[in-house]
Amino acid sequence: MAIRPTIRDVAKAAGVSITTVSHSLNGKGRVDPATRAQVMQVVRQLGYRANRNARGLRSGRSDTLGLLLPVRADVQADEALSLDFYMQLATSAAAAAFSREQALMLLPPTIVQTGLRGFGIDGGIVVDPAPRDPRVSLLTEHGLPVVTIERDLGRPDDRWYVASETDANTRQVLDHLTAQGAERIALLVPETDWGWATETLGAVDSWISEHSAPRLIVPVAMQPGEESAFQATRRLLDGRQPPDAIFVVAARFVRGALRAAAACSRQIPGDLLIAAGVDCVQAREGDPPVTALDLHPERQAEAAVEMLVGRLDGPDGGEVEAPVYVRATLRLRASTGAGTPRASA
Amino acid sequence: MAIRPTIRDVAKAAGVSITTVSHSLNGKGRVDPATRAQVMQVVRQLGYRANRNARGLRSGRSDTLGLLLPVRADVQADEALSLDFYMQLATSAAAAAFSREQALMLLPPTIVQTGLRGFGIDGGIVVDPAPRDPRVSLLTEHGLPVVTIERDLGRPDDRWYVASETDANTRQVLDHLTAQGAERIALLVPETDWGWATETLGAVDSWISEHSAPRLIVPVAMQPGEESAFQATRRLLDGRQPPDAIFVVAARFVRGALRAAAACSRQIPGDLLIAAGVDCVQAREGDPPVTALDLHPERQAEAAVEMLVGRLDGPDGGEVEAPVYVRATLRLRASTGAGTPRASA
DNA sequence: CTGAAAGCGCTTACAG
DNA sequence: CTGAAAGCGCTTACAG
Repeated sequence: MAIRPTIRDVAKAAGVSITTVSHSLNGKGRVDPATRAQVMQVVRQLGYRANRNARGLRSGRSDTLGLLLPVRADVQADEALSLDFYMQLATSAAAAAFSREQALMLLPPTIVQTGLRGFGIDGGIVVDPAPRDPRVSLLTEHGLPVVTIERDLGRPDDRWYVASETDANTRQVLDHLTAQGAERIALLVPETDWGWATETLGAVDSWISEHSAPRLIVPVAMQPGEESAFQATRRLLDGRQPPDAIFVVAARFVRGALRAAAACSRQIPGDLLIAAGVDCVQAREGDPPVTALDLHPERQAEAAVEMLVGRLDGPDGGEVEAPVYVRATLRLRASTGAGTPRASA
Repeated sequence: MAIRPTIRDVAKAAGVSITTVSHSLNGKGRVDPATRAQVMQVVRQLGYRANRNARGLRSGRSDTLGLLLPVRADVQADEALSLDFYMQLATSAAAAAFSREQALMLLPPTIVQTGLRGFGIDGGIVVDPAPRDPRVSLLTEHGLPVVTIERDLGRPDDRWYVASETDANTRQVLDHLTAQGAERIALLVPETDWGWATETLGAVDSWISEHSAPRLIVPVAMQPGEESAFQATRRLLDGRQPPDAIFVVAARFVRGALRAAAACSRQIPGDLLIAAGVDCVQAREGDPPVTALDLHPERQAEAAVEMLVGRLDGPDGGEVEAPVYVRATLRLRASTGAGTPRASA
């Protein structure tokens, strides 16, 4: 492990001043193209990388982005969406950031209490905000730009977000269920105020009135475990006019719904169709596998990083596209009679 | 958002030099306790936090830890362990780091190709290393200390790791299955060279010879999906002397094993017991829920952060305990006839 | 087009 | 016990 070359080493080797090296590297000022080429050659040769601390100290930028997931320290109690969804989001965000020479810092949820401390980040990505999410406030109060993944409905004027096309996505699910023969679709929606859940509810309501369909909407507590969804589904199926399809919005409702269907002797998809609002382990590996919306966390992460970096670079983010909507893909599976044939079937 | 106070502001307000402020803050040099108290008072008042870039530039430390998960960019293809396990690990690591005034940087797996660039980290945590894992090499070549979670079996002399007590954990599973009546326990082990998988295999082998038990060990390909585990289990159950219990090591084998059991008309736990080597969504929400080893990712993360920070602080980590072993907890569930009664049962 | 110099906010010998 | 000063490696006016 050789000691890392500094800008001074590059300057010396290239026979220029450190100013010229800096300018060549950053495209500031005017540099003779030939000189620049020569400098870059040396840079490559020496494997030079600017010291991030030095750069940050001088320029005030750290080239580091913060990621704030809605995952609590006590993870078990809080799997609103499935953790695998967030893991995919985080991994993709890290990759996207790195391809733009940015680092990605994972900020623990406790940061809202402890404060941002001296953590040098240039901006943050807040995932699944509640209305007027305190994580957003925290960053904003420090003058840091924020991009949210899904909207913060408490900040209706904010345009810096990446969101699912919830309306279109939801309609796609409902239309699919209808095409598969469903006439009474029930919705199991989590009792949270997250934008995404609220928007889904709104989309379902619109669809219902447009289609003069029965309104079977059941708010389900986001308790740990699957019991609440199980009970809710069971109540539906034992009711007088039971649904013939269920759209479960949260990952953790999938299993409860499947279990309740079995308990009530419903064949899936014969007697009952089931679809999920987020693709997740529970849906992919359900019994039967459950049709679900792949929200494309990898694209959401990529778009959020791009938006944030664009905002950071441009003066007030003039040319950055915002908001950005990501269309989901409906993964068709056996639970709606539309999956690929099963090897074991 | 007021402009951030600098050490100079603190010094002025406290009526001392910046040297004294720095010393008070870092416990270096000797400072009159009264002076120090006075300084700290001002620090609190002003909400002063040292600028990380400045500190890092001067001291060469960034107070930032890198986390390298074994998750590829194309996540779907690579769920060796379940992603929710890694998400929990990452979240806990972030929290543990922050409580020690460290930041946690999520390093994308591609970093092995792109190189560490100028990313200022003081050390790294590598999760589930393969023998002579290139992620470990990358960091080591840069002179950075590494702590692995689970061992790198290609570096037998390395003591800087946090590992599961795989031998004890495995025996606990096998003993439990035996206590529940199993006489022919099969092992579905992933075809990887990860230390953890290798150690599990070794533990099972020891147990088998100690108990003169039949050796039913099936290496299963780590392909995406559950098909390989399904086929392997089916072959076992259709065989001449089928097992009466199956220990599936990887999260992704859980569902395949359950499905195969159903396909072969085995009641669980009546005809067949199933236990998993890692607690995960698939086990918790299996049908029936599957007894599994909770490896305590939160403790592993905490221990790894502590070890790494200790190594960074102490001269060559003199007083840091290493290695550290984390004992798993066997979560008893219905799949081994030992779970809590099910509400739906 | 190029470079000498100031300075970002700290830490750390060093002198008192 | 305390402080003046050097300097970490950059970027950025500024002068030429």
